[in-house]
Amino acid sequence: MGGPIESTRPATSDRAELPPLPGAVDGKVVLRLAPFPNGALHIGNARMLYVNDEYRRRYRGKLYLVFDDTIGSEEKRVDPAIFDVIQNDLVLAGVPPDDVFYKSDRIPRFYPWAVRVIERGAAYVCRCPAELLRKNRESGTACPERSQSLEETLEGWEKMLAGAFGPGEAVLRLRTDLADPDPAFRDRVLMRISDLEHPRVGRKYRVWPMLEFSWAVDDVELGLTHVLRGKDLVIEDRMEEFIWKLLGIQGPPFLHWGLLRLREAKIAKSKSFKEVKSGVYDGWSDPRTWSIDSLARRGIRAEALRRFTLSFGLSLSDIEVPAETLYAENRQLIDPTTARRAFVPDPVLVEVEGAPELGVIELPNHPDRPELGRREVVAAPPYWLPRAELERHAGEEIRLKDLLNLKLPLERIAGDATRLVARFTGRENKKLPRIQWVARESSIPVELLELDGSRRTGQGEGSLRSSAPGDVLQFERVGFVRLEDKWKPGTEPVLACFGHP
RNA sequence: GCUCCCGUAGUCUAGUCCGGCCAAGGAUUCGGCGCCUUCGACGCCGUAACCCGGGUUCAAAUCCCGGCGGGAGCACCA
Repeated sequence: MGGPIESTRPATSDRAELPPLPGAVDGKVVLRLAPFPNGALHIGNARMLYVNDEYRRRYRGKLYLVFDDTIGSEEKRVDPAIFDVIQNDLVLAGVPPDDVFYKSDRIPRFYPWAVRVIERGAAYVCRCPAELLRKNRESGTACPERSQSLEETLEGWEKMLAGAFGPGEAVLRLRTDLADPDPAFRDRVLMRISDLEHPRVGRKYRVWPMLEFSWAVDDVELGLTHVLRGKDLVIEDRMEEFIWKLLGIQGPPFLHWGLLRLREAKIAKSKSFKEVKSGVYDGWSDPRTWSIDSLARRGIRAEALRRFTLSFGLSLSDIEVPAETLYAENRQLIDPTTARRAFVPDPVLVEVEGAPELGVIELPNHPDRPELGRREVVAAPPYWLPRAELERHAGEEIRLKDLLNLKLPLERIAGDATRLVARFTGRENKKLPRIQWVARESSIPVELLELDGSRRTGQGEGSLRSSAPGDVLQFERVGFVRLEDKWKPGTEPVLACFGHP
């Protein structure tokens, strides 16, 4: 007896597991999400969300949302409306944070740290124009300020805080090594001066930390045990570690993953931002943004996004995945419980000569799941049929799915034709092209929002009248759709958003 | 140009740290068949990969060297 020894190979039929977190202690893990608040979360942020959340679950730890809302730049401004949008996105994504922090609330905390770094003799106040600073960095040239004494630096720092310098006139720089092989790492800026108005704290502060420095501080102050982030931020690791070493601090370890892009969604957040603001897009939930919100609108479940994202593990390769992979994940989740309905896009009215009276028939809600029940459908000509199919099968015999066969006239359908007469050929279930149909008698207009933002109009079966906003359905031979939240039952047309094939 | 990272089938991934059970597993896609009523699901079958060249070794996807290819960073942005 006993099971055969199949193979010692790891059972990879199950979903790939993320590797264990180094040094993680159950119940003690503290992680963070740090999106820049300039746009809704989108598919590119999903990896950050679910990898962090997965570890939080596994180790029963904490996950903080930390808004990286330092002052930014002219080009990269914080959008105050986005704070709520992001929090809402996290709820939609099924990744609620345990606590929320704003960097802009923490600015004074960075000042003493700056002093600590200065007192180690590892920083100086540089008054070079940005241009020159960059040039010197590239060539590895030291500017005169680099050799200033500790006292001079402290004095300069105090002057920065006191407002003696205008924006761009002075920065606090870390003294790394001008000969560092990585030019990007030479004497990076820690703190700078900005007069821009911050949406949350206004002009309360003039001296702002750079991202890396703020994290060197907050990853310690917030008690993070592990920092998980995209590998585009690896230089931040070095910076943080450099500062910790300088101050004799043991900081959390870093883990990374590569860039994840959806082939269909190469859009930049900034572009979406523009289109959302200008009203070209229908808000952040416009399918063209590929935001988390827009995916929810399309009936793509958070669980599908989670599985999709985690399937890539912590791989460091930069990848580009077709959306079809995400759709497959979602289909697996929703197909077994999703009711089928008829929807005829770009419909043409077709009379059927010699058709028997059928009245009202019953059809199953799902072809393989009788437990999902049945619905009543009126089966009486004339029928709405999809124009594209009528054109493709002109002169041929076709079958109205689940109903009857008919022969289409040979004539070509004029572009604006609205009526056609076909001939009944029988009810026998023959192997014929099958198309969806809706009897005019009980049809209801439907407007389907497509992924490119366009709207397709058509006729849906009468049973849609008893559907509710938020329902996910399959329009047979069209795809999975979700009825729009803004649709009010009892009104026409029914509003639906296309999900995926 | 400099720095770092990556390179397994069409796509993604497991395996690479600790060489042999990997003539390479899974998912998805694609093709065929079935389920006689979907361009969906399900079932079966099939196609298909270790970037290249050297080296070490009885043995290399796995270790070493050298190429090539791809990505990211080189902001007083995040």
